[in-house]
Amino acid sequence: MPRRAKRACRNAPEPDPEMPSGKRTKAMKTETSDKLVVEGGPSDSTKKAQAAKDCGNESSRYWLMKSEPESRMEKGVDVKQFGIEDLKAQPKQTACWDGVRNYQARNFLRAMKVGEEAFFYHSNCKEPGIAGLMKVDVQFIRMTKRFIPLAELKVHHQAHKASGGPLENMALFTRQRLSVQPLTKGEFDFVLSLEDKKPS
DNA sequence: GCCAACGTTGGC
DNA sequence: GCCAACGTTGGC
Repeated sequence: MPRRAKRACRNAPEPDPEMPSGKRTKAMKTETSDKLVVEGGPSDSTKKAQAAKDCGNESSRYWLMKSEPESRMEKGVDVKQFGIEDLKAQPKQTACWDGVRNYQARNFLRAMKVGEEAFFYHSNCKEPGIAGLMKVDVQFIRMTKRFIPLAELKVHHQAHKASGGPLENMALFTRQRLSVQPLTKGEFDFVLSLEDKKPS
């Protein structure tokens, strides 16, 4: 089974209800049309509410989205992956985010609102970590001032877990395999504050 | 490449 | 609905 989890596809959705590319890898079960494009459109409502409930708070304004920046060989096939540089290189620096199969991750995708900010996280690579910022649509905003490695985040997470702090419940560690995850403002701000600090 | 964590599937 | 087998994620 060709896996293309968590990554964006080249080519932006942008404004219009572009219907065509229903190119999901494979529908799960009997799920019919799930378009995983994160795009504008105040359309769906109930699912949004559901997803909002999932993240515990009506509006989580910040997100972390994982994608694999390095291509890999999988079963003899070169599986193209998608890193932040690829996003940056897109027309309008915008891409659609497909390949997410986990239902919870998909609910989060649906709960997103255009314009909300998300970290672009590089996973399954030499150095996993946060590489940049984007806004839901999904458009490149900027690279982080420096790459923020998973290892560094983990150190903070451990410390905060022990004695309190913004990263104590960060989903990156508590929900290990979730490829699209919400961040609280506290988490988001703390991670951003690391940009200006020396790598630890 | 290894393998732990954990999500999904399907028999019962 | 339980749970064992299986598949995937993703750090190391």
